Amino acid sequence: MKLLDVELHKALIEALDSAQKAKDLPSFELPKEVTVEHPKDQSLGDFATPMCMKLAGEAHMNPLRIAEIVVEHLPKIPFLDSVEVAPPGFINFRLSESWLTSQIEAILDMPDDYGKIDMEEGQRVQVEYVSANPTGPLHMGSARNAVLGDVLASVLETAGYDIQREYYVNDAGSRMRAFYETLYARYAQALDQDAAVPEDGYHGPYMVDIGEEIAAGHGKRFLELPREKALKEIGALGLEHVVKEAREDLALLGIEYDRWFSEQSLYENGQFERVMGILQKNGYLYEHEGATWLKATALGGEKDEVVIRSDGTPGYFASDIAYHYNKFVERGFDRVIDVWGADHQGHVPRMKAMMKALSLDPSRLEIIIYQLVTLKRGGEMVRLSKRTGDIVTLREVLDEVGNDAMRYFLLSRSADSQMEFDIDLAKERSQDNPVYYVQYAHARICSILRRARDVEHTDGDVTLLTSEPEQALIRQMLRLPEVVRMAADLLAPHHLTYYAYELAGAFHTFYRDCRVLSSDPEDKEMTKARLKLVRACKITLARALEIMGMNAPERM
RNA sequence: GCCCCAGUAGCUCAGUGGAUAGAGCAGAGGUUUCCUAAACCUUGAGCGGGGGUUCGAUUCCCUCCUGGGGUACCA
Repeated sequence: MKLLDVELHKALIEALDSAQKAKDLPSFELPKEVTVEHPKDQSLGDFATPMCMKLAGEAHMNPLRIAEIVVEHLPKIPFLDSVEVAPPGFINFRLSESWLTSQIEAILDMPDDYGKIDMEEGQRVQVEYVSANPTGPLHMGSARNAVLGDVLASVLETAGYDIQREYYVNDAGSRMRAFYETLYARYAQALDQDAAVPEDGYHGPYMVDIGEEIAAGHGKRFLELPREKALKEIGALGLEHVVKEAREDLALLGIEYDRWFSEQSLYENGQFERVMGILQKNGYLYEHEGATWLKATALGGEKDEVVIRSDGTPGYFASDIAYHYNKFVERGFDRVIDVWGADHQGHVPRMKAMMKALSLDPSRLEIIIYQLVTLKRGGEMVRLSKRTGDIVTLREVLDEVGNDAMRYFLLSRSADSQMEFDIDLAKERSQDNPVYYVQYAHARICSILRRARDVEHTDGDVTLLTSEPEQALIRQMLRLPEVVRMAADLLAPHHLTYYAYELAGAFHTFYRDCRVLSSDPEDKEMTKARLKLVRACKITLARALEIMGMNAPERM
């Protein structure tokens, strides 16, 4: 589907060019970007550009006069009804009623694809999200990451990118060692052995459960093995358990990944060494106090970074370097988007430095930092920590609040703003969630369509739909592709929630003012036309909900 | 100290340098012989403070204040 503002943009540039060639405007460099927006006050028109005010300085002319000249040179634009100049120099565009109503048919022709656009067709983009350490159940902190990443991936897919969804399993490194040791202790305790959970281990009760599960399944077998060997085997079981649970929790949230990527796998087949070799060759590694460092300061980083510790083990940054080399070079993604919590914000500069060290364009790696969710329970702040075991799991909240409400709530704020999640309030009030307002509109339409099952309306005449609520509804429906583009451009999927809400609002208003089904034979034509309208509206609502990963219920 | 994010209505939050800054919730009042009242309609109040850039600033820059996060050979 064509985006109207893009068409207008093109037409405006053409008009400027033509006016200059005709010497109606003095010569100055044509702007590359022209703002085309919806005026706040809809009575002014459907689109507007303040372009002429910007050009006034360069052209040494009154903006109003420039606007008049531009309008004279504007090519014929088929979907427009009028083009007006307004002080102090706006150009306002109004869509034609017949074009507007004709779009209903266009939407009806693409029930599964409405909203799709072709921003960068075929560009391969990876979205990596959640990637929580596999040392325990997913908690509410990861829920925001999950929803943000998942909807962002859908938005980009809808915008025409070739998307891969990935979960990075941090199954290597020192935190895993602490996890394994904790699990070993819990396993031994389950068999009445004396064992202590290490100080920096994981003290949550879920570790007791996994320990018991392993004891029940494998008996004393691991106690008889040498400690290192037992740790390795128990660790593998624990890891499998935790990853399986994460997979199940995310599936309940409606998230399916294309790939679960193991950190450990980076250390197989010489991959890691190859990447280190490149850094070495590029001259960005040096030894200091027994450790190997990356010269990040030479690449715009804030300070140099340890890659391999003085005990010879690679740090997590080392994995990240190898991992991103794998993404860009071995798997060939054009762009990679990582979704991280604000507690990782300090890593961004070193990641950019790493890209440069690998001779990769840093702009190909985009890192979305979302502000942390602060959890409250009964008005009290809850601090989350897997190490101390004080966690609110994603699962427990999801079970109470439900998928759609959870997604809507977590999605409806921009990533940059902190959000407060009062668990008790969310459970209590989940039926007040705006998502139900949107779904209710869909269910209402389904109800109308059920009753109208036998009404043949393929010949409905959409040009009859000229009343204010009808036109307003169509205008809202037509915004979906624009919203997809904006959300994709800004990597800001929260716009979808507001859009869906406004669309539902336009429907509810229409529903009050315009009766669809009527037994009066005189209203027959209007009924047929409105049935088309509500079917197209149903498609639009369902598509918006689908992109957000929410259900579009037939009944409520 | 330094770095990142935020400060918009009583509360939770939208707001791509443009025209009169918007929703929801909470408060007040109203709407159902008729397609789902999980709906609709009416109603008050606001851009943290101070500078600057601009024809125009909630939006960009500087500074101060407040809140959150970061600042490890943890991840």
